[in-house]
Amino acid sequence: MSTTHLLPAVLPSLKATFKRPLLLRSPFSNVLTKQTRFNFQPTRSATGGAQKIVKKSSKLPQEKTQTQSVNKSPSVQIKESPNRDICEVLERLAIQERNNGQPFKERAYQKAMRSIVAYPTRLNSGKEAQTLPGVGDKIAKKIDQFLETGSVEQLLLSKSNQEEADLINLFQRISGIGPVKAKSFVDKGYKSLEDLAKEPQLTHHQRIGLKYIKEFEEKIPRDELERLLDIVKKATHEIDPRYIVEACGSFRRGANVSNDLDIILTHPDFTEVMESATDRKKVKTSLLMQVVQALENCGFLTDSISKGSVKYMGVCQLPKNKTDGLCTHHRIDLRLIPHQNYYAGLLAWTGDDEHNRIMRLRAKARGYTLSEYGLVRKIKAEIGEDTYDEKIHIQSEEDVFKVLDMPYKKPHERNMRGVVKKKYLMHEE
DNA sequence: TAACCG
DNA sequence: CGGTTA
Ligand SMILES: [Mn+2]
Ligand SMILES: [Mn+2]
Repeated sequence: MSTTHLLPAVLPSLKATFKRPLLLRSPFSNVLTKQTRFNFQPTRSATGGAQKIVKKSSKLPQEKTQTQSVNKSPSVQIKESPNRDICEVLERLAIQERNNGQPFKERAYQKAMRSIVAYPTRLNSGKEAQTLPGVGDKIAKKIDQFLETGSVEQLLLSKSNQEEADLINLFQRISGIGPVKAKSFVDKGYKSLEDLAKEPQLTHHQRIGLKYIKEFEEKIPRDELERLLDIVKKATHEIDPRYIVEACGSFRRGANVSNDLDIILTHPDFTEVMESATDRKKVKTSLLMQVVQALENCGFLTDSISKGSVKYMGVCQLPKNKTDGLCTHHRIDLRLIPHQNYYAGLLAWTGDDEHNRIMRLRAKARGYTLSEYGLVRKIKAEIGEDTYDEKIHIQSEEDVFKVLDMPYKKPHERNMRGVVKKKYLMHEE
């Protein structure tokens, strides 16, 4: 029967899923504003390809590979067999089990298939097939089901396995949804973004992520970042010119386009050695929040994802433009760093993440801990079991490289992601 | 804990 | 890797 459409290629099917939610008339037209309509670029693979799926694939090895792994089966002389259709069904079942990580079941189907291929006459039942080596109870049942209904339930379901994987990937493109929540939402039965928007348990972060799923995937040209940065700097210095405001992230690494805007702030009043803890807390809290408030008031910040005393995550937008109207919403992160840790903060927030990991691993191997709060040496006390923290004074980014005995790298040389090997750490003691 | 930041 | 936020 219709054993024909053996495994639709994975790529087109992904495309289809991503496109589907486009302009689906939903009861959400009031919730979903015009720019918010869920339509998608058909899964970009562009340079850096740093979108949700890819982005998080630093952990996951990326779900694909099903396309290639799928057809290495020992298709013998199926063509000649009077039971060709049955064999094809068994082959597909074998492939499905392999894709499910069930190598023993895969083998069982392959073995059964081989003996059926060798069988000279048409099989009329599963029972008849069971006389052959490698065909047991379970497989006989599948054959019966196929002969009676023209299909096997398990195979029909496997199609929806693929669709489930696509949905999980789609949901993971929403900021605030990771692998765990994506799976749980799919398990709950959500089938589209419009659907998911109804989930009452969505966090505020996830709602923002859903609202801007398309805009957040848009690359930001460097000159737009420059204008956004200018607004932040002006607003901040209007509050207090003693703020230091610097853009970090990929912008500081010289990228022509970025995914978001990362800014670190510091202020001479925010240091670790301040009179009272309560005083420090007050200053710490207000120093960042004052800036956030000003930027909210002028309409620059349109949504907030999280507001802490030292880290703000939100959404920003250039003011309405005469020529092309409303501008795209972008993610923005503000980070307040204690004044004396400014260079460690700059280093950490310039990244990239891989470069940070490398430096931190190196620091650790040499008995230090490196973070945005500085370089700290763990020293064991000569007598007890105690350890002291010796804070290394850092006057520049270069100081950190020096202490760790690494060659200095300018920001634009710190792009380690996607670099194949890099003999940087090489061997460690 | 999950997700996020570099 | 080492950190913040909810
Ligand atoms: Mn960034
Ligand atoms: Mn960021």
